[in-house]
Amino acid sequence: MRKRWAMPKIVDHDDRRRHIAEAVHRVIHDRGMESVSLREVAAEAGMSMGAVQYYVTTKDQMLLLALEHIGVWIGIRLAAVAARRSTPLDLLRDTVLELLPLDEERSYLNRIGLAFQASSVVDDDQAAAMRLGLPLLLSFFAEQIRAAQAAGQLATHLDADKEASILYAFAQGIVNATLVGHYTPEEVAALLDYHLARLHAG
Amino acid sequence: MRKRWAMPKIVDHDDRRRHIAEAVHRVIHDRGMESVSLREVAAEAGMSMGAVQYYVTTKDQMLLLALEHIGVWIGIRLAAVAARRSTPLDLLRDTVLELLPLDEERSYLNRIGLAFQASSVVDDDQAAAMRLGLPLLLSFFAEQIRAAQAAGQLATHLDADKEASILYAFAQGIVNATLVGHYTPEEVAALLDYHLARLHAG
DNA sequence: CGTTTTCTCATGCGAGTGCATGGTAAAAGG
DNA sequence: CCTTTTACCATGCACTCGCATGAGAAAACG
Repeated sequence: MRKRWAMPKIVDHDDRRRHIAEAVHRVIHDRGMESVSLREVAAEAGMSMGAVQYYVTTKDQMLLLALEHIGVWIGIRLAAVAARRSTPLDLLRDTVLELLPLDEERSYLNRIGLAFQASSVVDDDQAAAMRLGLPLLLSFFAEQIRAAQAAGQLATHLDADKEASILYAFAQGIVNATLVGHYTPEEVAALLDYHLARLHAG
Repeated sequence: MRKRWAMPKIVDHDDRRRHIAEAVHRVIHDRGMESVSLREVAAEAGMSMGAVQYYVTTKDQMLLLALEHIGVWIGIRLAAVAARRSTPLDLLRDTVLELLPLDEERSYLNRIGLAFQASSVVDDDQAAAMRLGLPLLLSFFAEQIRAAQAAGQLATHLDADKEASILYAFAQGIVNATLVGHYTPEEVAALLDYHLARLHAG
Protein backbone atom coordinates (compact mmCIF):
# COMPACT_ATOMS: atom_id res chain seq x y z
CA MET A 1 0.00 0.00 0.00
CA ARG A 2 1.39 3.37 -1.03
CA LYS A 3 1.79 5.95 1.69
CA ARG A 4 0.11 9.27 1.10
CA TRP A 5 3.07 11.56 1.19
CA ALA A 6 4.30 14.38 2.08
CA MET A 7 5.72 17.39 0.58
CA PRO A 8 9.44 17.58 -0.01
CA LYS A 9 12.34 15.34 -0.78
CA ILE A 10 11.00 12.22 -2.32
CA VAL A 11 12.61 9.45 -0.32
CA ASP A 12 11.42 5.87 0.04
CA HIS A 13 11.42 5.35 3.79
CA ASP A 14 10.92 1.61 3.64
CA ASP A 15 13.89 1.33 1.31
CA ARG A 16 16.07 3.36 3.65
CA ARG A 17 15.02 1.31 6.63
CA ARG A 18 15.77 -1.91 4.80
CA HIS A 19 19.13 -0.51 3.82
CA ILE A 20 19.90 0.20 7.48
CA ALA A 21 18.62 -3.20 8.59
CA GLU A 22 20.87 -4.94 6.08
CA ALA A 23 23.84 -2.93 7.30
CA VAL A 24 23.07 -4.11 10.83
CA HIS A 25 22.93 -7.66 9.53
CA ARG A 26 26.35 -7.36 7.95
CA VAL A 27 27.87 -5.91 11.10
CA ILE A 28 26.39 -8.68 13.24
CA HIS A 29 27.59 -11.30 10.82
CA ASP A 30 31.10 -9.95 10.36
CA ARG A 31 31.92 -8.57 13.79
CA GLY A 32 29.20 -9.82 16.11
CA MET A 33 26.33 -8.29 18.00
CA GLU A 34 28.66 -6.50 20.39
CA SER A 35 30.16 -4.52 17.52
CA VAL A 36 26.84 -3.03 16.56
CA SER A 37 26.86 0.70 17.18
CA LEU A 38 25.19 3.62 15.49
CA ARG A 39 28.49 4.75 14.03
CA GLU A 40 29.52 1.30 12.85
CA VAL A 41 26.19 0.67 11.18
CA ALA A 42 26.17 4.10 9.58
CA ALA A 43 29.61 3.46 8.13
CA GLU A 44 28.54 0.03 6.92
CA ALA A 45 25.43 1.52 5.33
CA GLY A 46 27.52 4.22 3.67
CA MET A 47 25.56 7.02 5.27
CA SER A 48 26.17 9.53 8.00
CA MET A 49 25.29 8.80 11.58
CA GLY A 50 22.72 11.57 11.54
CA ALA A 51 20.91 10.00 8.63
CA VAL A 52 20.64 6.72 10.51
CA GLN A 53 19.34 8.57 13.54
CA TYR A 54 16.68 10.16 11.40
CA TYR A 55 15.11 6.80 10.65
CA VAL A 56 15.92 5.14 13.91
CA THR A 57 15.94 7.16 17.09
CA THR A 58 17.64 4.65 19.35
CA LYS A 59 19.99 1.72 19.14
CA ASP A 60 17.41 -0.69 20.54
CA GLN A 61 15.00 0.43 17.85
CA MET A 62 17.66 -0.18 15.22
CA LEU A 63 18.22 -3.71 16.44
CA LEU A 64 14.50 -4.35 16.56
CA LEU A 65 14.23 -3.16 12.98
CA ALA A 66 16.99 -5.54 11.96
CA LEU A 67 15.28 -8.39 13.79
CA GLU A 68 11.96 -7.76 12.09
CA HIS A 69 13.68 -7.71 8.71
CA ILE A 70 15.21 -11.08 9.48
CA GLY A 71 11.74 -12.40 10.09
CA VAL A 72 10.51 -10.96 6.81
CA TRP A 73 13.50 -12.38 5.00
CA ILE A 74 12.89 -15.86 6.36
CA GLY A 75 9.25 -15.57 5.44
CA ILE A 76 10.14 -14.69 1.86
CA ARG A 77 12.59 -17.57 1.57
CA LEU A 78 10.09 -20.08 2.94
CA ALA A 79 7.37 -18.76 0.66
CA ALA A 80 9.69 -19.31 -2.28
CA VAL A 81 10.22 -22.90 -1.17
CA ALA A 82 6.51 -23.45 -0.77
CA ALA A 83 5.97 -22.13 -4.29
CA ARG A 84 7.95 -25.05 -5.72
CA ARG A 85 4.90 -27.21 -5.29
CA SER A 86 6.63 -30.54 -5.14
CA THR A 87 5.60 -33.53 -3.07
CA PRO A 88 4.35 -32.54 0.40
CA LEU A 89 7.10 -34.51 2.09
CA ASP A 90 9.79 -33.02 -0.12
CA LEU A 91 8.32 -29.64 0.61
CA LEU A 92 8.64 -30.25 4.31
CA ARG A 93 12.19 -31.42 3.88
CA ASP A 94 13.11 -28.44 1.73
CA THR A 95 11.54 -26.11 4.25
CA VAL A 96 13.70 -27.41 7.06
CA LEU A 97 16.76 -27.43 4.83
CA GLU A 98 16.07 -23.80 4.02
CA LEU A 99 16.55 -22.92 7.68
CA LEU A 100 19.77 -24.85 8.14
CA PRO A 101 23.24 -23.36 7.62
CA LEU A 102 24.09 -25.54 4.64
CA ASP A 103 25.65 -22.91 2.42
CA GLU A 104 27.08 -19.45 2.77
CA GLU A 105 23.83 -17.56 2.45
CA ARG A 106 21.98 -19.75 4.93
CA SER A 107 24.94 -19.61 7.30
CA TYR A 108 24.81 -15.85 7.00
CA LEU A 109 21.18 -15.85 8.01
CA ASN A 110 21.72 -18.30 10.83
CA ARG A 111 24.61 -16.38 12.33
CA ILE A 112 22.38 -13.36 12.62
CA GLY A 113 19.45 -15.40 13.84
CA LEU A 114 21.54 -17.02 16.54
CA ALA A 115 22.81 -13.64 17.68
CA PHE A 116 19.24 -12.42 18.03
CA GLN A 117 18.20 -15.57 19.85
CA ALA A 118 20.70 -14.72 22.54
CA SER A 119 19.92 -11.03 22.46
CA SER A 120 16.17 -11.55 22.68
CA VAL A 121 16.55 -13.32 26.00
CA VAL A 122 17.73 -10.08 27.57
CA ASP A 123 15.71 -7.56 25.52
CA ASP A 124 11.97 -7.56 26.10
CA ASP A 125 11.02 -5.96 22.80
CA GLN A 126 13.08 -8.47 20.88
CA ALA A 127 11.53 -11.27 22.90
CA ALA A 128 8.11 -9.97 21.95
CA ALA A 129 9.09 -9.99 18.29
CA MET A 130 10.27 -13.57 18.67
CA ARG A 131 7.02 -14.59 20.31
CA LEU A 132 5.25 -13.06 17.34
CA GLY A 133 7.23 -14.88 14.67
CA LEU A 134 7.56 -18.29 16.27
CA PRO A 135 3.91 -19.39 15.97
CA LEU A 136 3.92 -18.47 12.30
CA LEU A 137 6.91 -20.66 11.62
CA LEU A 138 5.57 -23.53 13.69
CA SER A 139 2.14 -23.45 12.08
CA PHE A 140 3.84 -23.33 8.70
CA PHE A 141 5.67 -26.52 9.61
CA ALA A 142 2.59 -28.16 11.09
CA GLU A 143 0.56 -27.40 8.00
CA GLN A 144 3.10 -29.06 5.76
CA ILE A 145 3.19 -32.08 8.05
CA ARG A 146 -0.56 -32.37 7.89
CA ALA A 147 -0.46 -32.08 4.11
CA ALA A 148 2.09 -34.87 3.97
CA GLN A 149 -0.13 -36.95 6.20
CA ALA A 150 -3.11 -36.31 3.97
CA ALA A 151 -1.01 -37.36 0.99
CA GLY A 152 -0.16 -40.60 2.75
CA GLN A 153 3.52 -39.76 3.02
CA LEU A 154 3.64 -39.39 6.77
CA ALA A 155 2.12 -41.62 9.40
CA THR A 156 -1.33 -40.42 10.40
CA HIS A 157 -0.79 -41.09 14.07
CA LEU A 158 1.78 -38.32 14.32
CA ASP A 159 0.89 -35.21 16.27
CA ALA A 160 1.53 -32.55 13.63
CA ASP A 161 2.00 -29.71 16.10
CA LYS A 162 4.42 -31.63 18.27
CA GLU A 163 6.32 -32.87 15.24
CA ALA A 164 6.54 -29.31 14.00
CA SER A 165 7.94 -28.15 17.32
CA ILE A 166 10.46 -30.97 17.41
CA LEU A 167 11.51 -30.43 13.83
CA TYR A 168 11.98 -26.73 14.30
CA ALA A 169 13.82 -27.22 17.57
CA PHE A 170 16.12 -29.69 15.86
CA ALA A 171 16.83 -27.19 13.12
CA GLN A 172 17.59 -24.41 15.57
CA GLY A 173 19.60 -26.64 17.86
CA ILE A 174 21.90 -27.92 15.17
CA VAL A 175 22.82 -24.41 14.06
CA ASN A 176 25.54 -23.54 16.54
CA ALA A 177 27.25 -26.91 16.32
CA THR A 178 27.34 -26.56 12.55
CA LEU A 179 28.51 -22.96 12.48
CA VAL A 180 31.23 -23.86 14.92
CA GLY A 181 32.37 -26.62 12.61
CA HIS A 182 31.24 -29.72 14.44
CA TYR A 183 28.97 -30.93 11.67
CA THR A 184 29.47 -30.76 7.95
CA PRO A 185 26.50 -29.71 5.83
CA GLU A 186 26.24 -33.26 4.60
CA GLU A 187 26.02 -34.63 8.12
CA VAL A 188 23.30 -32.15 8.98
CA ALA A 189 21.26 -33.14 5.95
CA ALA A 190 21.80 -36.79 6.81
CA LEU A 191 20.54 -36.19 10.33
CA LEU A 192 17.42 -34.52 9.00
CA ASP A 193 16.75 -37.36 6.57
CA TYR A 194 17.35 -39.91 9.31
CA HIS A 195 14.75 -38.18 11.44
CA LEU A 196 12.24 -37.74 8.64
CA ALA A 197 12.60 -41.37 7.65
CA ARG A 198 11.04 -42.55 10.88
CA LEU A 199 8.02 -40.35 10.32
CA HIS A 200 7.19 -42.13 7.08
CA ALA A 201 3.92 -43.89 6.66
CA GLY A 202 4.38 -47.60 6.92
CA MET B 1 46.48 -32.47 42.10
CA ARG B 2 47.89 -29.87 44.49
CA LYS B 3 50.01 -27.16 42.98
CA ARG B 4 53.46 -26.72 44.47
CA TRP B 5 53.35 -23.14 45.59
CA ALA B 6 54.91 -20.30 45.98
CA MET B 7 56.08 -18.10 48.66
CA PRO B 8 53.82 -15.37 49.87
CA LYS B 9 50.17 -14.61 50.16
CA ILE B 10 48.43 -17.88 50.24
CA VAL B 11 45.70 -17.48 47.67
CA ASP B 12 43.80 -20.25 45.93
CA HIS B 13 44.03 -19.27 42.30
CA ASP B 14 41.46 -21.75 41.12
CA ASP B 15 39.03 -20.41 43.67
CA ARG B 16 39.63 -16.83 42.54
CA ARG B 17 39.18 -17.78 38.93
CA ARG B 18 35.96 -19.57 39.67
CA HIS B 19 34.77 -16.56 41.61
CA ILE B 20 35.45 -14.36 38.59
CA ALA B 21 33.83 -16.83 36.20
CA GLU B 22 30.69 -16.90 38.31
CA ALA B 23 30.58 -13.12 38.35
CA VAL B 24 30.74 -13.17 34.55
CA HIS B 25 27.88 -15.65 34.54
CA ARG B 26 25.74 -13.40 36.69
CA VAL B 27 26.43 -10.37 34.50
CA ILE B 28 25.58 -12.30 31.33
CA HIS B 29 22.42 -13.65 32.91
CA ASP B 30 21.20 -10.38 34.36
CA ARG B 31 22.33 -7.83 31.80
CA GLY B 32 23.44 -9.81 28.75
CA MET B 33 26.71 -10.55 27.04
CA GLU B 34 27.03 -6.97 25.82
CA SER B 35 27.12 -5.71 29.41
CA VAL B 36 30.18 -7.78 30.23
CA SER B 37 33.12 -5.52 30.93
CA LEU B 38 36.12 -5.75 33.19
CA ARG B 39 34.65 -3.08 35.45
CA GLU B 40 31.20 -4.59 35.55
CA VAL B 41 32.51 -8.05 36.35
CA ALA B 42 34.89 -6.71 38.99
CA ALA B 43 32.01 -4.93 40.70
CA GLU B 44 29.85 -8.04 40.48
CA ALA B 45 32.67 -10.12 41.93
CA GLY B 46 33.15 -7.61 44.73
CA MET B 47 36.77 -7.01 43.89
CA SER B 48 38.77 -4.25 42.28
CA MET B 49 39.34 -4.14 38.58
CA GLY B 50 43.06 -4.59 39.11
CA ALA B 51 42.50 -7.82 40.99
CA VAL B 52 40.48 -9.19 38.12
CA GLN B 53 43.19 -8.17 35.71
CA TYR B 54 45.73 -10.06 37.75
CA TYR B 55 44.00 -13.37 37.08
CA VAL B 56 42.78 -12.55 33.64
CA THR B 57 44.85 -10.37 31.39
CA THR B 58 42.25 -9.67 28.73
CA LYS B 59 38.50 -9.54 28.31
CA ASP B 60 38.49 -12.37 25.78
CA GLN B 61 40.40 -14.51 28.24
CA MET B 62 37.84 -13.68 30.91
CA LEU B 63 34.98 -14.77 28.68
CA LEU B 64 36.83 -17.92 27.74
CA LEU B 65 37.31 -18.70 31.41
CA ALA B 66 33.59 -18.23 32.01
CA LEU B 67 32.78 -20.47 29.06
CA GLU B 68 35.03 -23.24 30.30
CA HIS B 69 33.43 -23.04 33.73
CA ILE B 70 30.02 -23.45 32.13
CA GLY B 71 31.27 -26.64 30.54
CA VAL B 72 32.58 -27.90 33.86
CA TRP B 73 29.34 -27.00 35.57
CA ILE B 74 27.27 -28.89 33.01
CA GLY B 75 29.58 -31.84 33.35
CA ILE B 76 29.10 -31.89 37.11
CA ARG B 77 25.34 -31.68 36.82
CA LEU B 78 25.18 -34.49 34.27
CA ALA B 79 27.49 -36.64 36.37
CA ALA B 80 25.14 -36.15 39.29
CA VAL B 81 22.25 -37.32 37.16
CA ALA B 82 24.18 -40.33 35.96
CA ALA B 83 24.95 -41.22 39.57
CA ARG B 84 21.25 -41.77 40.26
CA ARG B 85 21.54 -45.15 38.59
CA SER B 86 17.94 -45.57 37.62
CA THR B 87 16.63 -47.28 34.52
CA PRO B 88 18.74 -46.54 31.42
CA LEU B 89 15.80 -44.92 29.65
CA ASP B 90 14.92 -42.79 32.67
CA LEU B 91 18.55 -41.84 32.89
CA LEU B 92 18.50 -40.66 29.31
CA ARG B 93 15.32 -38.72 29.92
CA ASP B 94 16.69 -37.13 33.07
CA THR B 95 19.88 -36.21 31.27
CA VAL B 96 18.01 -34.31 28.59
CA LEU B 97 15.74 -32.72 31.17
CA GLU B 98 18.80 -31.55 33.03
CA LEU B 99 19.81 -29.47 30.01
CA LEU B 100 16.40 -27.88 29.48
CA PRO B 101 15.32 -24.59 31.04
CA LEU B 102 12.62 -26.11 33.22
CA ASP B 103 13.30 -24.25 36.42
CA GLU B 104 15.13 -21.16 37.53
CA GLU B 105 18.54 -22.73 37.90
CA ARG B 106 18.42 -24.50 34.56
CA SER B 107 17.09 -21.35 32.90
CA TYR B 108 20.01 -19.52 34.42
CA LEU B 109 22.43 -21.96 32.89
CA ASN B 110 20.68 -21.91 29.54
CA ARG B 111 20.62 -18.13 29.29
CA ILE B 112 24.38 -18.13 29.66
CA GLY B 113 24.82 -21.07 27.35
CA LEU B 114 22.74 -19.42 24.65
CA ALA B 115 24.75 -16.23 24.96
CA PHE B 116 27.95 -18.20 24.45
CA GLN B 117 26.48 -20.09 21.51
CA ALA B 118 26.03 -16.78 19.74
CA SER B 119 29.33 -15.41 20.94
CA SER B 120 31.29 -18.49 19.92
CA VAL B 121 30.27 -18.04 16.31
CA VAL B 122 32.28 -14.84 16.17
CA ASP B 123 35.12 -15.72 18.57
CA ASP B 124 37.53 -18.39 17.39
CA ASP B 125 38.78 -19.37 20.83
CA GLN B 126 35.26 -19.81 22.11
CA ALA B 127 34.42 -21.83 19.03
CA ALA B 128 37.37 -24.07 19.77
CA ALA B 129 36.12 -24.57 23.33
CA MET B 130 32.71 -25.48 21.95
CA ARG B 131 34.22 -27.98 19.55
CA LEU B 132 35.98 -29.51 22.51
CA GLY B 133 32.91 -29.88 24.71
CA LEU B 134 30.37 -30.95 22.12
CA PRO B 135 31.72 -34.44 21.40
CA LEU B 136 31.81 -35.18 25.12
CA LEU B 137 28.16 -34.30 25.51
CA LEU B 138 27.14 -36.18 22.40
CA SER B 139 29.03 -39.32 23.32
CA PHE B 140 27.51 -39.10 26.78
CA PHE B 141 24.08 -39.11 25.18
CA ALA B 142 24.98 -41.86 22.74
CA GLU B 143 26.31 -44.07 25.49
CA GLN B 144 23.08 -43.78 27.44
CA ILE B 145 21.09 -44.56 24.32
CA ARG B 146 23.17 -47.68 23.72
CA ALA B 147 22.68 -48.70 27.34
CA ALA B 148 18.94 -48.33 26.95
CA GLN B 149 19.09 -50.41 23.80
CA ALA B 150 21.05 -53.09 25.59
CA ALA B 151 18.44 -53.06 28.34
CA GLY B 152 15.72 -53.59 25.76
CA GLN B 153 14.15 -50.20 26.42
CA LEU B 154 14.98 -48.62 23.09
CA ALA B 155 14.65 -50.13 19.64
CA THR B 156 17.88 -51.79 18.55
CA HIS B 157 17.66 -50.49 15.00
CA LEU B 158 18.23 -46.92 16.16
CA ASP B 159 21.51 -45.24 15.26
CA ALA B 160 22.70 -44.21 18.70
CA ASP B 161 25.01 -41.47 17.46
CA LYS B 162 22.40 -39.90 15.21
CA GLU B 163 19.77 -40.15 17.91
CA ALA B 164 22.15 -38.47 20.31
CA SER B 165 22.74 -35.64 17.87
CA ILE B 166 19.03 -35.21 17.25
CA LEU B 167 18.19 -35.34 20.93
CA TYR B 168 20.82 -32.78 21.83
CA ALA B 169 19.86 -30.52 18.95
CA PHE B 170 16.26 -30.69 20.07
CA ALA B 171 17.28 -29.72 23.58
CA GLN B 172 19.35 -26.79 22.37
CA GLY B 173 16.78 -25.67 19.84
CA ILE B 174 13.93 -25.52 22.29
CA VAL B 175 15.85 -23.29 24.66
CA ASN B 176 15.28 -19.88 23.11
CA ALA B 177 11.59 -20.47 22.47
CA THR B 178 11.17 -21.49 26.10
CA LEU B 179 13.21 -18.66 27.58
CA VAL B 180 11.24 -16.22 25.48
CA GLY B 181 8.01 -17.63 26.87
CA HIS B 182 6.66 -19.56 23.92
CA TYR B 183 6.66 -22.91 25.70
CA THR B 184 5.85 -23.69 29.31
CA PRO B 185 8.14 -26.12 31.11
CA GLU B 186 5.34 -28.68 31.00
CA GLU B 187 5.03 -28.38 27.24
CA VAL B 188 8.76 -28.85 26.81
CA ALA B 189 8.75 -31.97 28.94
CA ALA B 190 5.74 -33.25 27.01
CA LEU B 191 7.59 -32.70 23.73
CA LEU B 192 10.58 -34.65 25.00
CA ASP B 193 8.41 -37.53 26.18
CA TYR B 194 6.54 -37.52 22.89
CA HIS B 195 9.83 -37.84 21.06
CA LEU B 196 11.26 -40.49 23.36
CA ALA B 197 8.06 -42.53 23.11
CA ARG B 198 8.68 -43.28 19.46
CA LEU B 199 12.13 -44.61 20.22
CA HIS B 200 10.74 -47.32 22.48
CA ALA B 201 11.36 -50.91 21.72
CA GLY B 202 8.29 -52.51 20.24
C1' DC C 1 64.61 -7.74 61.20
C1' DG C 2 64.72 -6.97 55.97
C1' DT C 3 64.23 -9.02 51.48
C1' DT C 4 61.59 -11.17 48.08
C1' DT C 5 57.67 -12.59 45.88
C1' DT C 6 52.71 -12.44 45.46
C1' DC C 7 48.86 -9.99 45.25
C1' DT C 8 45.88 -5.74 45.03
C1' DC C 9 44.68 -1.20 44.03
C1' DA C 10 44.01 3.50 42.05
C1' DT C 11 44.61 5.99 38.24
C1' DG C 12 45.44 7.51 33.49
C1' DC C 13 45.00 7.18 28.56
C1' DG C 14 43.07 7.11 24.06
C1' DA C 15 39.28 5.46 21.87
C1' DG C 16 34.57 4.56 21.30
C1' DT C 17 29.71 4.76 23.07
C1' DG C 18 24.48 6.49 22.72
C1' DC C 19 22.20 10.37 22.14
C1' DA C 20 20.98 15.48 21.69
C1' DT C 21 21.44 19.66 19.31
C1' DG C 22 21.60 23.30 15.86
C1' DG C 23 22.23 24.15 11.43
C1' DT C 24 21.45 23.38 6.41
C1' DA C 25 20.28 21.69 1.77
C1' DA C 26 16.36 20.40 -1.01
C1' DA C 27 11.84 20.00 -2.61
C1' DA C 28 6.95 21.24 -2.64
C1' DG C 29 3.09 24.83 -1.65
C1' DG C 30 1.72 29.48 -1.30
C1' DC D 1 9.55 34.95 -4.66
C1' DC D 2 9.24 33.00 0.42
C1' DT D 3 7.67 29.71 3.69
C1' DT D 4 7.16 25.10 5.24
C1' DT D 5 8.33 20.45 5.60
C1' DT D 6 11.52 16.76 4.92
C1' DA D 7 15.94 14.81 4.95
C1' DC D 8 20.51 15.01 6.33
C1' DC D 9 24.90 16.28 8.53
C1' DA D 10 28.62 17.73 11.81
C1' DT D 11 29.60 18.25 16.22
C1' DG D 12 29.46 18.18 21.26
C1' DC D 13 28.70 15.93 25.70
C1' DA D 14 29.00 12.91 29.34
C1' DC D 15 30.16 8.44 29.87
C1' DT D 16 32.24 3.80 29.40
C1' DC D 17 35.46 0.84 27.34
C1' DG D 18 39.95 -2.29 27.40
C1' DC D 19 44.28 -2.07 28.90
C1' DA D 20 48.77 -0.34 30.92
C1' DT D 21 51.29 1.45 34.68
C1' DG D 22 53.39 2.20 39.06
C1' DA D 23 52.91 2.14 43.72
C1' DG D 24 51.93 -0.29 47.85
C1' DA D 25 50.13 -4.04 51.11
C1' DA D 26 50.74 -8.75 52.67
C1' DA D 27 52.97 -12.93 53.56
C1' DA D 28 56.79 -16.34 53.48
C1' DC D 29 61.87 -16.74 53.66
C1' DG D 30 66.63 -15.38 54.88
